[in-house]
Amino acid sequence: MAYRRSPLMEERLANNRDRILVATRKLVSQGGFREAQIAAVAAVAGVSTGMIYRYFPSKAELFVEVLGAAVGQEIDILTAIAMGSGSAGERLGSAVTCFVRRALTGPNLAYAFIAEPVDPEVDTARIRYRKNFGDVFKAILIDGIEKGELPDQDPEASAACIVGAFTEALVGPIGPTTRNTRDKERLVESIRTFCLRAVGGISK
Amino acid sequence: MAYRRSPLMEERLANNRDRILVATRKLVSQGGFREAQIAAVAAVAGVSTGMIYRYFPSKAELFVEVLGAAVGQEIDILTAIAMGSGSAGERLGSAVTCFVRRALTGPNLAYAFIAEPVDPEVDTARIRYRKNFGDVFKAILIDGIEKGELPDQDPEASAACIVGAFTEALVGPIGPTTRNTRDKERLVESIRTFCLRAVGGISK
DNA sequence: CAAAAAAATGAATTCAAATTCAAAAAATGA
DNA sequence: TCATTTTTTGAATTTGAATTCATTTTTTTG
Repeated sequence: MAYRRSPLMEERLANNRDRILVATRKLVSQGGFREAQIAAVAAVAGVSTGMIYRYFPSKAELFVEVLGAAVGQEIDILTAIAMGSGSAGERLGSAVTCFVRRALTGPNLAYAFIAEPVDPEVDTARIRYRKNFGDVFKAILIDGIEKGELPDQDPEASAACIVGAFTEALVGPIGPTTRNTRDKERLVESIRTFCLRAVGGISK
Repeated sequence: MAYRRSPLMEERLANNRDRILVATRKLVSQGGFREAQIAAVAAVAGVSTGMIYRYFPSKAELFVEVLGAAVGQEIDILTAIAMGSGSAGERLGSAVTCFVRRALTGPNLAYAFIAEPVDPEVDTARIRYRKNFGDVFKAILIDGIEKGELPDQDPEASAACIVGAFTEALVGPIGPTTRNTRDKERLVESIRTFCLRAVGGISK
């Protein structure tokens, strides 16, 4: 018996894993998945390329985990809004507004999530994560329909439509262009109104 | 002076080009861009791989042309509806319905257009084509707003939202799953209602 | 028909980035 | 300290499909 992982080592391992994740996220948010090549990730994380394969079975899985963490954070925020107080319409409006604003703030990460070409394995995960977003909206819709605040509709389809709507409306704007605050807020408001009306949350 | 293209040769060349395009389209509609590898396209078209490079500078440009042709056809159909008679709401509803129905009929081509991972060059074209779709809807919206049939709104943003909405609502359904007609029509109706309400084209 | 030009072929090459793995370095416990 | 095991390294390998190009075939015209 000549070797047993010490707590110190244990910590270092966890640290390495984390450094790799952080480095990947940083690169993705700067230049998309495109720029987050294994060699680049290794360089930023300060480890060798081989190291990365000690912690992640493949680049795709690394990406999926990074995407998942980023998405998880957003979902948490949206879920808090969804379960908060206010009418279904109000909560829906807040959730959309919140997501769109955040996406416009960190454009590249949003682009990576929404539109960047990726290999099929990552793409499959992306579709799943989009579905997760949809579920948050679906919950609000079901609640609103039950309480009679919203007209009857297929909450599944409407939720998908909402996710698609703000997503697409963001694709152009989240390119490398820098937009001023006024334009951004106008866009946010346009998308919010669109989604609210769409589900019958605005009378007019 | 020892060679001049005869009309017959001219025709054969055009024919080859066309065969390649048709073969590509066929493969894409069967198994997406993924399956439309140069070797496969050549085999289906009954030519050598080298031939393809005589007619198209690269695989990406071949794909862009195929995508463009497919999109062009859809755009023509939608444009006809957009310029037809009826209120803005009616035309919008018809256009959405028409597109969604067609996408559900030729699922793989729709998937390739909407969601399949592709290389950046093709993706750039895809975004441009989506914008073209948006323009059709934008025209209807502007018309409706001018005539007072629709409430004031940013037609650019709303058009993007519409394209995104039906697109996303289709991503799940256009997978390899076979759906029955009733489900399909229900989905079509859900999306139509969503989009119509969204732009204020339905009072309730 | 023969020479010249173009078109077509498909095996060989290319390419770029992911992945591997033999060797080196570091950590552990006796 | 030393033998053993784990961790780390990064240059070399792999991969798999796109692309090329020397060769062959076909077409054209005198």
